[in-house]
Amino acid sequence: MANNTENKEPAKKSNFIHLQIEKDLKEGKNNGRVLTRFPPEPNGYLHIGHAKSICLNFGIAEKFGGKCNLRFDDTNPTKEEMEYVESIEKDVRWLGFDWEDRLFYASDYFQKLHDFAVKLIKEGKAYVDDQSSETISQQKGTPTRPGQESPYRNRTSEENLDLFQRMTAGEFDEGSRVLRAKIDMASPNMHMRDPIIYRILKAHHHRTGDKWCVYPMYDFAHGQSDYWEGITHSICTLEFEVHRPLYDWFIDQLMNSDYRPRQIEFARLNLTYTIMSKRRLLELVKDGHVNGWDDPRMPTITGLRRRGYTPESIRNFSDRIGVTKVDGMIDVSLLEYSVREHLNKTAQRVMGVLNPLKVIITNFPEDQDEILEAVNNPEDESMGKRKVPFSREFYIERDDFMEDPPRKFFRLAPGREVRLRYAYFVTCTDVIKNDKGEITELHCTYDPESKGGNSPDGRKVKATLHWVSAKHAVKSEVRLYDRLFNDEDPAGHKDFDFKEFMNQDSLQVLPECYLEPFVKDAKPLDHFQFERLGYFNLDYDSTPERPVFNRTVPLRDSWAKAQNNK
RNA sequence: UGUCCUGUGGUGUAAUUGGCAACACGUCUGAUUCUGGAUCAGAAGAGUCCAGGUUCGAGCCCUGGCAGGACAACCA
Repeated sequence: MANNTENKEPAKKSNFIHLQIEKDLKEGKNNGRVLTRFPPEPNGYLHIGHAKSICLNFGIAEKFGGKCNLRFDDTNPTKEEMEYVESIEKDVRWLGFDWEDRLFYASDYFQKLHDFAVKLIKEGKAYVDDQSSETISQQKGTPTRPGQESPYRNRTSEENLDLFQRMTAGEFDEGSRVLRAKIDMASPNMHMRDPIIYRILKAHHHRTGDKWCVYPMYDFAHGQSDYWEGITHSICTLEFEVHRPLYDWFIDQLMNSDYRPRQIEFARLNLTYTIMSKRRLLELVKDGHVNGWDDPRMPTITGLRRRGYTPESIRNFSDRIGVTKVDGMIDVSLLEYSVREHLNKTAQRVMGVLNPLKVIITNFPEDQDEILEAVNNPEDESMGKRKVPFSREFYIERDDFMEDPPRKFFRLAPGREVRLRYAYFVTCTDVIKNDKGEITELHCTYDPESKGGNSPDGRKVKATLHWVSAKHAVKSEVRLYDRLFNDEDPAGHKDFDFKEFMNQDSLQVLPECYLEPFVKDAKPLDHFQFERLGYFNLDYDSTPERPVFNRTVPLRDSWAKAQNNK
């Protein structure tokens, strides 16, 4: 019986943000409405850290009967591109979330933002500063020392208005002037020291084209976008915590009812042996250290998808790691556990030999083929069975044979009998070597009585080996991936560039692997378990003549672990 | 010598208005098995950063320390 409840996702774990929202709801805030948003900047591909945020924001909407918007934070045309917009939409959908008709862009609000800036100017709360960025930066002071006021701080609103209109009209060069909010140059919070809210950028914007010469800064665009969309809970990462007073300051200037969006910060995801900054990921892509954003070694959503991760496994992972304000580091093995868990229940089993060693059964009829029956997934009977061809010559894994086996090695060895999965018991009789003493072939005998994998006399064998009939084998390329970095925290070393910790052996290509014929019908991204080895999926690079498989993650292997611990 | 945030087993998270620190991953046993997988059963592992205080009772409250992180882009 198939157990349909097994694939159901467990109830979402609660977290401190849920608690705060419950409290807000109880207090009757925002008329009981809950609206969140996922606000990526389209300047790179989404990664597993974004997945955490996506699951959090859409998860909150789901839990509290609200909605979640997708909003592109596209206020910097020099870094943003349509390619990224498209990839982000695709990735969010693939993860299983739907923003319905609520797709927004900060650029939707450029006019309103500009109007708002004009309002601040008229109220004497914003001014045009003609100084260079260096000067402004110097006047800003340091975290421990207050800043100084700009000489342009007290211009009349008429003059400010005129200057800002001319900035908008493109009269001035980039960098020559900015619009600043007039708050407090002595504030202990750096972000309140007259933050820049508009800068001149004569760049082509992916949506508004050449319409604008001035663009709002993040702080000036984000909260206001939240406000205009009616966002109730604006969830962002810890580094924006110090921005919150500024977020609130702008909202204060805007508010005209009881409604107010609230910013709540949580700790971004850090994974061991992984980098999670778009800047660094871009560097890996641009400098060719990986083969693009969707390289299966990348922690990007597109990379994980290509690697063979499933949306369910990523969602489960997100739920398992929880949400807090503690800046921690999650072990990648937890991510791997999550895919294994899902794929174990869902992946089609198949046999494949990665490092082939030929075996000939000397007492098996020369031209005889047999068709054996194999279970598609022992965890899910409803997936049925399949036929697997068997013949006199086949391949086994080189690792499954040892000429001089140590005590705890259960697999094939001279004179030893093992089971070929779903096939026969075989006993190794001869080891054939070449001039160099390398093993090239094994001779075995088989017990015809053990067809299917069990001997009528009830005798036991200690190992079951996977195999692929030589004449029926589908020759494939298999790509094995290892972690991209050797260091737990590659970006955490002040004196070393993260690239110095790159694992030179993170990609291993095996050009000659043999798989059972069943895989011939596979489509890109189809998941398989190669029995006893791991989970694999078909790569986009496959051709009908030459399938290419990626190893998503190996199976847990207590034998290999015992060897490593020696 | 500022502001803000954080500090619970190896890792990540829990702990109703204070009530003998729970769960997951990992680790280690054992059972079972035609995947050395999966599954099942069990064990070890923290006394909650430190020091005081309030209380019958504190991981939760108070005081003072200590440690770590964020903030000085015309990035987000």
